[in-house]
Amino acid sequence: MPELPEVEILRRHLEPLLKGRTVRHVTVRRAKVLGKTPVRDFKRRLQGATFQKLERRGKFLLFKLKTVRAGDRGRLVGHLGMTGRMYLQAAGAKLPKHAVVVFNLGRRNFVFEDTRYFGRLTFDDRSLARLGPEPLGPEFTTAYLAAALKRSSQAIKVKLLDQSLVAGVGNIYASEILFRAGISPRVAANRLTLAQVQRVGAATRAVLQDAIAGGSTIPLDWAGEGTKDGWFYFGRTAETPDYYTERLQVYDRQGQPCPVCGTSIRRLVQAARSTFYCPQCQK
DNA sequence: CACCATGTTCCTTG
DNA sequence: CCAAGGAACATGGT
Repeated sequence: MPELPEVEILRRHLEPLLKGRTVRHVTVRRAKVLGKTPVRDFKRRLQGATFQKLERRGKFLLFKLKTVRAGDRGRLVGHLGMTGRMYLQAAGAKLPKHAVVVFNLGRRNFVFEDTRYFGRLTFDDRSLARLGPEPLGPEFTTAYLAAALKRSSQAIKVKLLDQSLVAGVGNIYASEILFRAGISPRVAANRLTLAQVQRVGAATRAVLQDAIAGGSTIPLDWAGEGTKDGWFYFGRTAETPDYYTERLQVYDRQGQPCPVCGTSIRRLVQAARSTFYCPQCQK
């Protein structure tokens, strides 16, 4: 599921559902996702805690909790990894095969499901310290980006995936951003002109903002049957309008015509990840 | 069986 | 110390 737009959409969806709800009981089915937090500590801090705000930093969700013990400022950090999902379902409903952590909130359960177990739900917040600026925040300026890119000879596509450069861009939107900017994914970061850096910054904001706007129109109900992991990016269901499936211009469209010039979209591998681009539009 | 997949962290090499 | 590249993590789809 998850790059910045998907996490932001999930945050907006979950916050009103969780706010004011108190955790009655915690079930941990895969201790791995707690990271360094021991299961016993995790449960002790969460039992009786009440959800307050839900924030986002890059691809991380930050659950602000009012905990039972005074002075224990609860900040639970969530990350969806590659296949994580979070949703509420009736307390009596059957849990999915890969339910990893379940919070009972009374009549409903808040479920963290993660097929590949790459996700995290933990009180260990050290990952956050390594993040660069929010791409939709005031610190993500052309001046910042130019200075940061100057220090790297890595290909710009690979650099966009570096969470310490900018927090929240993943493999799908990195290709989309460079297509929008009209820049080849192979160009070394430190060889971009200032005008190109400016375009990368503007395209980053535009692509992410558009994705959030598009996804926010869709009702989320992952507890229901018939929804798939690819829902956000590619999915077509009875409820999703056609335009939504057209949102991605180049990702996973190898061999298809470029939506701008008709040239065949190409795939290449960089840092062991697929990149998609139009060889005509992106020089 | 082979290859691919929305992510992060750790280890090695230079 | 840093940058860069690759493997590991784990499961499922095609």
